[in-house]
Amino acid sequence: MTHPASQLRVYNTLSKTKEPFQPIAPPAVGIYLCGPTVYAESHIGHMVGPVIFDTVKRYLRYCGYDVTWVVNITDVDDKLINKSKERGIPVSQIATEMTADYLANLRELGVNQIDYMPRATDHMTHIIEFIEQLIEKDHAYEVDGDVFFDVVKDPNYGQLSNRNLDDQQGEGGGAAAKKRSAGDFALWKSAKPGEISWDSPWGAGRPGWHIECSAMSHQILGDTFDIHGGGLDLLFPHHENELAQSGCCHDAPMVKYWMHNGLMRAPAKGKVGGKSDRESETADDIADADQAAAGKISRSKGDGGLSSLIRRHTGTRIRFFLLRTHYRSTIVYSEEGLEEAGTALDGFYRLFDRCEEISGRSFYDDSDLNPARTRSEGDFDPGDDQLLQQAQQLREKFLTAMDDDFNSGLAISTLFDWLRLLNRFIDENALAAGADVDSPSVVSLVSALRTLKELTNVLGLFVKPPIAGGGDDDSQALLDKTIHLLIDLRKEARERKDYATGDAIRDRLGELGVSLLDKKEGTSWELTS
RNA sequence: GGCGACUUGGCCGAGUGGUUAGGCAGCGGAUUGCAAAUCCGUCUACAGCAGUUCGAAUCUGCUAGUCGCCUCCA
Repeated sequence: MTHPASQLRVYNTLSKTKEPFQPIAPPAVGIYLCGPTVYAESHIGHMVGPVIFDTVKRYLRYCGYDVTWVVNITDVDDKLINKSKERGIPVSQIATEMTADYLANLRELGVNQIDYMPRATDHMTHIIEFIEQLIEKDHAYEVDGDVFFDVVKDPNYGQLSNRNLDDQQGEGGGAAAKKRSAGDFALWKSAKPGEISWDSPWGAGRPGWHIECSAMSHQILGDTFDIHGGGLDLLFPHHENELAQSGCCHDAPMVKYWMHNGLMRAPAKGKVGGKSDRESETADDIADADQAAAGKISRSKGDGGLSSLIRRHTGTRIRFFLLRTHYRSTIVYSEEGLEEAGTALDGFYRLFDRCEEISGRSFYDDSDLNPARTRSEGDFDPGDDQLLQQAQQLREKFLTAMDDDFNSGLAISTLFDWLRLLNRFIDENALAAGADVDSPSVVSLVSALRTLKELTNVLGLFVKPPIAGGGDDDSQALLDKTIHLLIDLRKEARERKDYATGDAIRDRLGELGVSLLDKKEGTSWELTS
């Protein structure tokens, strides 16, 4: 049997091509993703990378790899220090608050595959050692308590972002006067009076931006690891500098595959949450409203951005919205896009409800369906069962899509084929609530669902049931019983051919945002989104 | 100035040489007491120009437009 994972191809920013994925030491795979600087609440743009790499890890695990995924938390830097002065509270307190916000958002979006979340302030010893080694190897130099990386000493500098230092416009930043050349960047920054600092061989100070990622990824994942991810905006200077530091320090390539995700942008303006807040003549109210919803403007207005977005749209919807676009593409944020994602998801939720009524098994409960956890485990012989033959074909389509550089958008399009296939199967076989669960058609249906569940688990979708409309479990149950009472009354009215009363019940529920779905297996209800 | 990405139908969005992407919206039909849901069918495309080729949305060149990075933004 061929090793299925060998078909996976990954676009490597370093080579600018899709390469066959061959880990350094299979089955182990190490992934490092640049995480947030926790100085403010997250916006939706911060979730793009985590959702993508959560899916990447899920797929690699599914392909049989033993994946370690690291996402760092930058809890000390200039922005945090400025924020601390502004608010008059310690850096550590801001970091703690904003880390909690970040983690809560990740949870809502189903990002739960992270193995390590190292914080820069917990790794000062390793960071300082790293810098010392670079100085010893003559790749770095100290000036008045600051330490800089000497880019000229690294002939490969610029290889990742394809840059020639001579062509750059930058002035070298605030410490330009101390640097040997403008492209040199800080490894260690001396502390100004009153600033948070750590002792070092060069005096009190704090790490530069890039060094923590090099130090922490090295500590957890080693000299060379498999995948380093991040947004395209980090390609230069951040990743270029990490690559240079680590490579020079360990005399080995830092990373085998560099993966960069596209950025999210607001309509008619720059990227969501970006620093370049240039004005656009065409900027209209809609774009402003969208940006507010995306978290950019709301941040300055003090109105919770991402968490209110999640409350409005649910985490699943946002995750689905993000995964429908290829990870290397720009995603244009829009309310309509999110709404549409919700409409699309509703179709799946209805299907899963139908299936549960027929089979008695919940699609959201892994133990009910017991889907395969790995790719090879999921291979099956459909025999002459037509439904399962089609299921197998759809599974192949899905895997082929994911094998091609994690084409989650194409993979999701096959989910709609499942939607149609299973609805049609239920219609054609007239399956209804209370069906004989041992009958051949129900057995086939459950088998097919098991495979579908296996695939949706890879995407991290439909892990939890949809939220019907706030409230705790008790009030949910009461609501459901109350509406079913009305459904029963309507049913009695319709049986007497009193359609006026029946329709009145339906219409008035509709006004409240509750729509009734009459199906062969009975009437159910849902909230109109 | 340097480096890079992008431009697909009303909207979103796959697709690197020939075969239906898909979704949302629309339209027609089946079903329904009427609806909703579901199923079946269906219309709007590849920024422009030139070239390569038997054949290009897909390769090449030019033009136009959009966007990102160029020292600390995921």
